[in-house]
Amino acid sequence: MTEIHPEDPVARIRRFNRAVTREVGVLDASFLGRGRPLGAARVLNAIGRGRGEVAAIRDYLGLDSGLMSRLLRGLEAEGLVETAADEGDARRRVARLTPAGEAEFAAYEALSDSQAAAILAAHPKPAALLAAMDLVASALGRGDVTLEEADPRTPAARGCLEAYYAELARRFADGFEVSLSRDPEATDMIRPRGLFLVAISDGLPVGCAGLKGHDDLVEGARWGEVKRLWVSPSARGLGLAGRMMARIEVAAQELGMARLRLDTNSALPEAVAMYRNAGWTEIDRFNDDPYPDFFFEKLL
Amino acid sequence: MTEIHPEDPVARIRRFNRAVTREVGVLDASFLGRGRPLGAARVLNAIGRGRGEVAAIRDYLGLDSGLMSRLLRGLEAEGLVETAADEGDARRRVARLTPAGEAEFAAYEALSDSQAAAILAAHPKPAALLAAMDLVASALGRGDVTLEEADPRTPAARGCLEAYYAELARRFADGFEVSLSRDPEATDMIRPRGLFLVAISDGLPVGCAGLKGHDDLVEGARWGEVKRLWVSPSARGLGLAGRMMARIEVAAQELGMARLRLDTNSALPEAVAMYRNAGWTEIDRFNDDPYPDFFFEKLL
DNA sequence: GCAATTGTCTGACTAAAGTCAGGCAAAAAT
DNA sequence: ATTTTTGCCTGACTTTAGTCAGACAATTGC
Repeated sequence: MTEIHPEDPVARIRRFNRAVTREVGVLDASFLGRGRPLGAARVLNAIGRGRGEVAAIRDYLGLDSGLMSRLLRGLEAEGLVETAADEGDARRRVARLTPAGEAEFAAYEALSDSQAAAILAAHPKPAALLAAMDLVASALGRGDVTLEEADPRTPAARGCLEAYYAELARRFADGFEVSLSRDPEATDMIRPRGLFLVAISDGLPVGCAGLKGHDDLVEGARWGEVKRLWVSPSARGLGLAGRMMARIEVAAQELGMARLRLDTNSALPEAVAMYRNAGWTEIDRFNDDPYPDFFFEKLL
Repeated sequence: MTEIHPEDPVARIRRFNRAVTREVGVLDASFLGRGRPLGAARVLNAIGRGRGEVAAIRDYLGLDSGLMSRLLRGLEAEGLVETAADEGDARRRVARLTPAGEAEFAAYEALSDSQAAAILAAHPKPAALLAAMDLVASALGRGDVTLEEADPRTPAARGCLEAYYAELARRFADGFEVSLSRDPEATDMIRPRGLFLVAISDGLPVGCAGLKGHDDLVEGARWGEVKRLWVSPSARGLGLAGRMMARIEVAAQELGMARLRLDTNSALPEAVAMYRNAGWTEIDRFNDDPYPDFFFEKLL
């Protein structure tokens, strides 16, 4: 067996790849063990996971249209799937699970869950394992983070906000308590008044940013405030903050805002540096929130 | 797309699996792109990686003996591999790469290396990524850690020892300097005087332990000292320390020792706790090393 | 209204992977 | 010395995955 010197990072990655390659067979053994070939199982799972349009499945799984058609036919013959023409465009077909298909999908899900739970239960430090998996997954799936508008009261948004508050509490010398801060009303961060973005990487929320609309005018024009900009540690360095800010700037213009402002704190030096680099100028305090000590503005 | 609540660890693992499943195809694309089917490429790589016996390859890759035979024959026809009967048991066959096979194997290795390097280069925090990959790989490949006897001067052993010294320097309030400590002679930790173990997980050294033989007798019998017991952070909690200690105890008996001793430090509470739980009893100081403040003994 | 395009399906392939039943020689057991 | 077992090989399969050319209907562009 070749030996890997600890100082050789390339070799370490390759070791990781080998471990994962071998293990993924086991991890995805849920796809096997139910007497169905991998291809059919993958299609069944894609449908169960909410992908209905045949074209979307084909694209997601990277299948040829002929093969796709045949796999679908096989699942139909088994009575697990029904297809119907898309209303609106009868060339497209939409697949749906039958009750038997739902049951089969649930069986795959249960298998997969129990395997994941077994790995977790066997590990002495599940939290560290999860954090490491998140980081690796984010690094591997780097391009796949999507930004979605969401109500800040949805679970995904709340999860991000709570992680954000927890991080502030950790990093501010005197802690952080939301109720003492100027916490924006959710409705101020929903169109048409504002906006709330959640960054999603393969289903997991990994960041958020809010745009709060204000009613008063500054120099005769509407303005907005950037709030709750946060990126999960597992997804830092991928340029997510920049992407979210860009989306917010575009949206702010759509909403008729001429000016953006934000406040932040010197205990978050990477944030301060980012604002400076992104064309924000430091201004005087514009609110009475007790926590911030840096104030920025950007004209659109 | 299903949303994953951050508090649901099972869902997070499954997300990781998906990310990895999809990516592993890419990671192992080195196996493709050279005009050879996956099966043949895997066999070629297994041989290049030092697995010679046909049975061992078959076992490692999980192949049927008929299929294995055919793949081997294909590689022979390409002039990449030669097989010969095992000396000693002419039923077994041993495969070896020809020079052309070596070149082909090297090409796979280079492809794989450059892909790994590209991932690394694209990541903002390579060290964190590597640590996370190590941890995940150790968790997934948990059963696969092998203990090997090694000369403490080999690179794998030196890597572990340096990591061990660095950790002591970090954890002792006043640092740690090997030259001030009672550093055993390498020959005292080699049979027949002693023993040095390195724990290897898929090629990466993840732990070590030494048994130093002493010449003086205690109560009329030979004794040994356990030194340099260390487990990499990425592999902690897998019970490796216990496995290494068990191996050392067996070896100590083989070497005619009736008693084991060791010293440690209260700055390493998990080590102290482990010794207590493993049947060691605290004794008085038995050496003049400046660093330890706890001394243990175990009768065999 | 007609041609071009799009989305799916079918038939006719190929390549790869895997299974199974023996065959044969070497080694081990009796 | 014989039987049995072991390790590998071969031939004759099957299944899965994947490709390609064309058929066909619905839709879009002009």
